[in-house]
Amino acid sequence: MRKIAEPTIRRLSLYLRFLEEFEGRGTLTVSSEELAHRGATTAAQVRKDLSLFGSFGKRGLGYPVPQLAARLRDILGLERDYGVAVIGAGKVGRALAQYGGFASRGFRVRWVYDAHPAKVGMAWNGLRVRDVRLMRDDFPGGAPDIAIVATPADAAQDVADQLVGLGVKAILNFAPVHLAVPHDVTVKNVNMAIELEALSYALRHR
Amino acid sequence: MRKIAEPTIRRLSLYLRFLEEFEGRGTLTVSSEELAHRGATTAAQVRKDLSLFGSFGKRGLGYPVPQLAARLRDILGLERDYGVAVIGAGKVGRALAQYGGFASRGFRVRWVYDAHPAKVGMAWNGLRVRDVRLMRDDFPGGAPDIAIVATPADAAQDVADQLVGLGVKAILNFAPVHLAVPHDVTVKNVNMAIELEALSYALRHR
DNA sequence: GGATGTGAATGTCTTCACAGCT
DNA sequence: AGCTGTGAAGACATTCACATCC
Repeated sequence: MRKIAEPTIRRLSLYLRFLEEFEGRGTLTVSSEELAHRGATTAAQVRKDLSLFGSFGKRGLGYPVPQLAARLRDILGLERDYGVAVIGAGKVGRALAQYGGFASRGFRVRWVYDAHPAKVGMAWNGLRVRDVRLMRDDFPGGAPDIAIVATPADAAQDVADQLVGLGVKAILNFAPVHLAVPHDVTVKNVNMAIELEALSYALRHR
Repeated sequence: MRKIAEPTIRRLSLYLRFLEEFEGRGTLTVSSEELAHRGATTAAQVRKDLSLFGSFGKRGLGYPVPQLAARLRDILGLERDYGVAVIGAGKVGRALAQYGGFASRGFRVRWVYDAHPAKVGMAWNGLRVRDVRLMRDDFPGGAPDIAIVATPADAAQDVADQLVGLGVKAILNFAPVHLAVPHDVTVKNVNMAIELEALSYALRHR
């Protein structure tokens, strides 16, 4: 079952969201057709994606909603909680720290750091912003599961290096730079500038 | 020169960022090798991407930094300004509206809307939050160039429909749902839940 | 009957490797 | 000599189409 492609993983995450909707409505089975309709893909794609992890559907019937949802949560590793540290208490960091939507899926923001003295000490939703220089000593018993880098571009690589040093293995990067990290560390980038420029390109070429 | 692939566009945006760094430092030429090193790609990829738009480098030398930067800005459509409307004045909408980074690249947030009475009327950086129900009548002289949907999931499709009705052709969607729009409207999605779940998957499968 | 599961075909993107300019 | 530009090869991802099973 090794080596699942990145696009597949991202679709699984989408499927799970739809399944949870169906779950809430008490629907018991769902076809690949229905799952595809609400996502941005095709029935064949849904079946191929799911078949990579085993046969979960019943021919002639569809997929059992609660079982499939549970299986996807298991595959994606969502049955547990993750401790999340946010580095950078600017606009983005603040929105992330205060946003409640992640918590419901097990991503719990437990730490917020910033380098700026004016920010350090502020409390958001009972979460205190700590000096980033203290970060090194804050995790004697193991690093955060996930770190979110929301610093200015010029500080991001530095912060990433420190996180790697702490033993962080997963980074969500909002800074508009490519982070160089060892092979065993996973980085996902969220880069709004790229998205806007891709829109700009699309507007121009029609 | 038709039909450039999406991944290529996104890399062009990255290249441009690096070129602007080099520009700032007064560097006159840059090799595909150097451009690749700072991005997350290879020299061959850089050359292939750039060659899709013509021959801009000099063999044995590299690419002329200012010219290439100008050409990329032109290709991406960044020589002009875009009027941006943000729909949804929650955490994300607020961060977006207040974030100054976009303005420097020509994306100017000029309107912010929300459906919640408590939010309507607030002013952020001199920008007043307006009632989303008034949106329809706010653009007699043409729609915003780009709309950013930062509403809760259950309102997003509704808002998208209205935006399409206004004539908006480019949408950046932060709501965790797939937006159905006509073919001539471009949507880019930013979905932090997917990114986090992809990280979760990576953490679990090592 | 109806929908899955899957090899085979197709399409898309990346990498290779080298001829060709400067 | 050095580095680009590009056809060809290879890897990867999606779609098709149909046998298979409930």
